[in-house]
Amino acid sequence: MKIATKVRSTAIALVKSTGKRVRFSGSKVAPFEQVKQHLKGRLATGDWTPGARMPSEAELVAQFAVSRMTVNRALRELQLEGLIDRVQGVGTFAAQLNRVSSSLTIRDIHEEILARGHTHHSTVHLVKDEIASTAVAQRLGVATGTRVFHTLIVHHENGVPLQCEDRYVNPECAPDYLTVDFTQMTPTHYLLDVAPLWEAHFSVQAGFPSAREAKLLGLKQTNPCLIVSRRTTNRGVPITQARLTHPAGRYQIEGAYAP
Amino acid sequence: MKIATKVRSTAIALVKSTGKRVRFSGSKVAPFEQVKQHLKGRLATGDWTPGARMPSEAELVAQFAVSRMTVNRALRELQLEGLIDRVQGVGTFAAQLNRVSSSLTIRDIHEEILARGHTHHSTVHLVKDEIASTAVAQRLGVATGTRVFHTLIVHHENGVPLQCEDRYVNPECAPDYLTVDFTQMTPTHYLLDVAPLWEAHFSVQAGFPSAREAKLLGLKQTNPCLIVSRRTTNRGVPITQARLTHPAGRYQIEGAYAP
DNA sequence: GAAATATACTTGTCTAGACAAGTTAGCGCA
DNA sequence: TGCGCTAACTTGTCTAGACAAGTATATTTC
Repeated sequence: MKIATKVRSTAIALVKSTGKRVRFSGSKVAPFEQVKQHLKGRLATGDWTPGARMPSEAELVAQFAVSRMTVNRALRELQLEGLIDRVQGVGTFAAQLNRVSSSLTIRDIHEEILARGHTHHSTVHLVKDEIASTAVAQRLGVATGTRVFHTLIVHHENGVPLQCEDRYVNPECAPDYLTVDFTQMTPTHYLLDVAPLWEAHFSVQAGFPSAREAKLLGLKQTNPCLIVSRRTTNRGVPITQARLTHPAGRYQIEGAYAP
Repeated sequence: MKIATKVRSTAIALVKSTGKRVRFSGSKVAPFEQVKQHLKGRLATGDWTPGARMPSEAELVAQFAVSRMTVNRALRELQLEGLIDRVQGVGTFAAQLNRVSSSLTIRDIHEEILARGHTHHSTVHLVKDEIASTAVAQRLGVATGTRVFHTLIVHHENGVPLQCEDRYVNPECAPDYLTVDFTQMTPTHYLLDVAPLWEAHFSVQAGFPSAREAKLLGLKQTNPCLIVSRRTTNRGVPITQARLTHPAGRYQIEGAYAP
């Protein structure tokens, strides 16, 4: 598409067949986005208190001189973002916003360290298969006595131990897991390559490290740690279970919420 | 709308003017949802490895015999969910899924305890206004020496102390904050009522409680805690800053990820 | 051969109208 | 009074077609 064509289409932009609205090249934002931003702004200033009735689609169509589909998309997306509640047959209402819902992204530790502009390296302390204990089998969702893979890896940021990764893997999902060189590729990265992740559960808690974890992280056992447990599955089939132990003070999880 | 009308509309549902597709009452799911589920299923089974090219909108239109807008909505929502990548002029591709992005909801402690079917009560240990120290002023984003509100409240689940809430509030956002009966309403709940929340930042870390916190929670100071710091603002104006201290073992943050 | 052009394909968005289906208020009738 | 019906309004969804704009490839031109 040439420049000449571009100029024509945006400068003239008068369509004969339909009486279509002119769209200047200066106004870059799409109409549905304009409606969204307008409503967001009024919500932020408190124009509608939580639960208050907001304009109907028909009213917004008249106000913005756009089609109903455009208004509908704006409202649908605001609903997805949790800013408004919509009830068929009743109307649109400002959401209660009574839960501070924050989106937390737990990234691969390798990525996270690199994103901070620091260097990452791992030391591998255990790579073997073993018979799952009752506790492990239960957390992995397999029968007791099943053969599972087990790795124990410490991740360092700029040479300082940051995370002790104690991981069990279902061999059926990653048969070649034990042959991977984990000094070159994190288990998370490898597993995402070979097994499509589908569901993940995690919990974050404070606690003491085990004797082994304390030794690997260079801590006393009385030093508190931030412990993340994560279990991932694919359509109900467990893939892996990991316990990630981080020394308090060296690591914290951060997040933000902005609608 | 009556039952008779309902039967007519779903059973006959043949529109003369347009050759519109018949929609039986049995197939309840909307077409765009069917397309979504079909693609989700194939993504979950690994039909498309990360980065692989997926069918174009035109191909899906032909395959499902729906309009392009319907296919477009399905694909757009999958993109919002992070399952696919779309590039204008190029095509649609299976997403890398290389970050385990989990959504974490930090709820009002009162709601959270009630949701577990337990009882909640608070003890108020401090409600006053004071001159902000440098540290507090910085975290609240106001000038040092500004007058701020300060509350210290312990929340109990079934009589057991669960959270120590040390909170500073910008008086301009909630002038009547100090008059609230916090045994009846949590600060979070009150603040969400009087000041529209717009942005929130938080961090989660492990650490030791302060001497006062330890005393209020019935702990020794050597007992680790899960500490959540949260700062909320509205269009850059700080509303409140809170430090929420939870005894390790009594409290953990949980979350799940399911596309 | 290299640069400019044309074409074909892709996604992004909007429109006007239609039908579906849920809610609510008012009206008429027994 | 109380019940049932209707009308009006709401959101939910789909369609067919159009234009816009980004990308890649083939083709032409110099």
